[in-house]
Amino acid sequence: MAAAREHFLANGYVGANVDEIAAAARVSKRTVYNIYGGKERLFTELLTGTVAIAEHFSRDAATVLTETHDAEQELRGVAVRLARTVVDLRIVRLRRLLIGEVERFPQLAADYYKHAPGLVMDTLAEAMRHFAERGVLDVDDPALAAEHFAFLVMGAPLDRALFTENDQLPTPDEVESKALVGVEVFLRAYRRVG
Amino acid sequence: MAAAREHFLANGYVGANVDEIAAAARVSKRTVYNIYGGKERLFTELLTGTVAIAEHFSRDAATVLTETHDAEQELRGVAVRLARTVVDLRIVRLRRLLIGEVERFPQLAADYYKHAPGLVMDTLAEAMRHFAERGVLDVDDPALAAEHFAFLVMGAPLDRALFTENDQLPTPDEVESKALVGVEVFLRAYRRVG
DNA sequence: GTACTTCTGCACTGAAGAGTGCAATAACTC
DNA sequence: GAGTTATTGCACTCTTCAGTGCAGAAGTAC
Repeated sequence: MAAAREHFLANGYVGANVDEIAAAARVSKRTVYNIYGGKERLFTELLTGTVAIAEHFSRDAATVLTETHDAEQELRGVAVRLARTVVDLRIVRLRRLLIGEVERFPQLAADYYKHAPGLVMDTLAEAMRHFAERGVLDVDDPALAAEHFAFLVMGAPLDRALFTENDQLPTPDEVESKALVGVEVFLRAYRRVG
Repeated sequence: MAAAREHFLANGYVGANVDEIAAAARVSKRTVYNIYGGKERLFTELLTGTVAIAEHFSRDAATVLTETHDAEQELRGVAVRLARTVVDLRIVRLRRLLIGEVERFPQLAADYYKHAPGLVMDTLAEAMRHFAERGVLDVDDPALAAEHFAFLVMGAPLDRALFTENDQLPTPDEVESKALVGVEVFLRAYRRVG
């Protein structure tokens, strides 16, 4: 239910109001209860579904073509996609909601973390391993290199966006250009020399 | 009021309950209203004070002795202090609360971000500038180098901690050792060569 | 059409919880 | 002690809100 998403994202679990959600969905409150059984079930089912969407999003963003001829250019491409993802308002608000409800719904936050950022990290780690094998990068620990790549590229805006009002988020362009600088720093540290 | 802090941190603004806060503080609810005037004022005054504490915390964590003989060792020291800060439960919970309430209290989140992480970044940027002047590091943009340092050192645990149940946070030791690896990566990218 | 299921409107309950009024009490000041 | 101020207990109002019951309307199947 898209109406529920908006209300939960805006007001949190306790602050959201089932009457308003039903009204926004132009459905009777009774129907909401017939279908979902209660506020908590509505919340968890909604979030589970939304996490699945975020998972697809992450899969797209983190895809790395490891067989490309120009690994460095490929990394720049991933960086740009990650940069755009990280200031996507839908993602930012989902993250805020899950973080705010960690103590009430720890399982939801854990699922999200495993399936969305976790997927990005796994994909990147796999790419790091490939590039190391091909002699492009000098990587000991692919998982750690993936973290370094990801946080050089999007760490600062990722963190900042969580604390920033929706209408003052950085623009994708700003984040992209910082992300590309991040890639260069990553390559300075990890490029195979000699 | 320490009792209010615990309740707001655990339940969020809407979820916290003034009767319970008063009871926990062993004070009558009437006194709470006499002193603070209302739930919202209690919340904002509490958070403002807590942000000030976080600011001191950040100041300590990010202090860099720029005149030391061994800049690299100094950076490792800062990294360890930042690593400890980032998984400090008080800080993590404060961040979660502010993030969860961004849409309701954007000003509080903005103040926190400016005074705590912002202070860390400013301090680090200043240090980067010094080390660049002394020819230790090769830094174009001190602020950006500071971001890269900070997120290489603590980016991953900073993000992860937000989504992790309180009793499953990474231990300071784990974070410290990752932080030290992060410093080495930073130095590989930024160390002045030749 | 008829039978069956689903949805709706709406009134309702019950509980939680913010905030108030006030008289009694305690604590502090001198 | 007298006077002043802060604190308390408690009953109370008012609002919000999750969740229910039910009878009727609307849709679906055949």
